[in-house]
Amino acid sequence: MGAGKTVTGKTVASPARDPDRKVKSDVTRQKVLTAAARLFSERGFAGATMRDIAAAADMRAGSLYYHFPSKTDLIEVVLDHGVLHVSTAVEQAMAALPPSTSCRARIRVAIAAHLDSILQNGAFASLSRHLQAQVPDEIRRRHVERRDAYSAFWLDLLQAAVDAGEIRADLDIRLTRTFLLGALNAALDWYRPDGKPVETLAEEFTAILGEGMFVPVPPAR
Amino acid sequence: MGAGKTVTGKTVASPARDPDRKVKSDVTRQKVLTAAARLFSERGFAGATMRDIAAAADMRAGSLYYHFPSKTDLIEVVLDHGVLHVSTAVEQAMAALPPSTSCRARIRVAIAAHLDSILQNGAFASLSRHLQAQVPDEIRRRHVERRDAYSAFWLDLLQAAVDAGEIRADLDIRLTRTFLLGALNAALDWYRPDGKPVETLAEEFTAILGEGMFVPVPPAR
DNA sequence: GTCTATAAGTCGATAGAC
DNA sequence: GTCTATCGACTTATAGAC
Repeated sequence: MGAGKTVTGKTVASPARDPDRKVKSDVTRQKVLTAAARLFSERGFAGATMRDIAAAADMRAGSLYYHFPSKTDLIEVVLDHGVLHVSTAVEQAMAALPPSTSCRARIRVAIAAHLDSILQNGAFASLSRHLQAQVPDEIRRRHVERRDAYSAFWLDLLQAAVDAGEIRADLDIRLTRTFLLGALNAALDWYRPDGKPVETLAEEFTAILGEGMFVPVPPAR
Repeated sequence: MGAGKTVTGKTVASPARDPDRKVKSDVTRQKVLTAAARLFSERGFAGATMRDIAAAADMRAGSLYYHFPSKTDLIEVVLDHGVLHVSTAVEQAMAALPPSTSCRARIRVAIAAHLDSILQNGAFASLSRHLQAQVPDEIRRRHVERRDAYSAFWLDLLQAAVDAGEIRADLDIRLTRTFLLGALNAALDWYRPDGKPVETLAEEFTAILGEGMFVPVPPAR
């Protein structure tokens, strides 16, 4: 697993020989990223200091600059790590489905995968929501591009369902997509691990979104 | 209008005499609050400096301390101003409905009022979502209490609909409430004034949430 | 790779003139 | 009520020892 994985930021040439080379550096790097994700999401971009982040990763502030050239570069990597994790998880869940799977079922699976991924990786995922606006302009611009790519996947998924006649054709699917993702991501703000398991949550979300909360009234005939 | 309105924070005794007294101070105070809301939501709590906020209100940093004892006090007022505005707007919209109004219609109206209020007051409203986590512990604790009070209104509204048989009884209404508010508040992240008018948005949101996005399948009979 | 020490700048907040 | 001037603490980032 992950033997030749490309970590955002540094471009690693090839993992060909020496299976254990430069692993030590990557372990530290990952520890810094995890600490940074937590502190950025708790205190904001300006509020989380390099000293805080270093301390949370058992280091001193100066040492961070061996791994990341600046605070700005650090948060860009953390930010992208978040969307990358979610989109990868959802893509894999979709790829595992048999080709004959209905659009309804695909949407159910995508909701569950998205929810599972963001809740399991809370700090990284919530960054994009909570302090996307706080980072320098260029960082934000690039991040939004990467986010939009994932968002496009959902639009395709919903459009396919409309074409298959499984979603009501009178809906604005762009709006539906935004509404759906907004509702799912909001779970980051309130979900606590001691509550319902994520699978249950995904089922109930799909039920509300799919069938609606009102009791159906038969079209007066 | 608003002659005797109670501004959060300072307790104003009575507006009895002198209709123009101490109005000058309140105008400045309001200008500071508006500037602070915008900058806090753009840059976070730590990222928006007192110098920035003062400049946006055409003042110098030192002058802010005549109106607010500290940066912490300032953001608490801004934060509360946000939820107060929304809950007031929704309460008024509900109060204007005839007593015979169905639960469905009440929910529709509440959604429209909530959406209208947060979108018209974006900077104030988004604070609670985006940097609630960045403020000192005690400020956050107090703010969450005020937020919960508004949230309780929605639970009552949904519960009444269940009792009236207008919402499917198999739903977890606490979860439904959270889901609904999450989806509505997410509009703060993407809504642009040049898009659909808020009324249209509210109708489509209610349609998705109320009737669901899937085309109904008749229960195989 | 990580440390210490420090440069150069900014922060919140206060004091006192006007 | 708003200003200027300033204090002390804290910030990102760098330099060089180990």
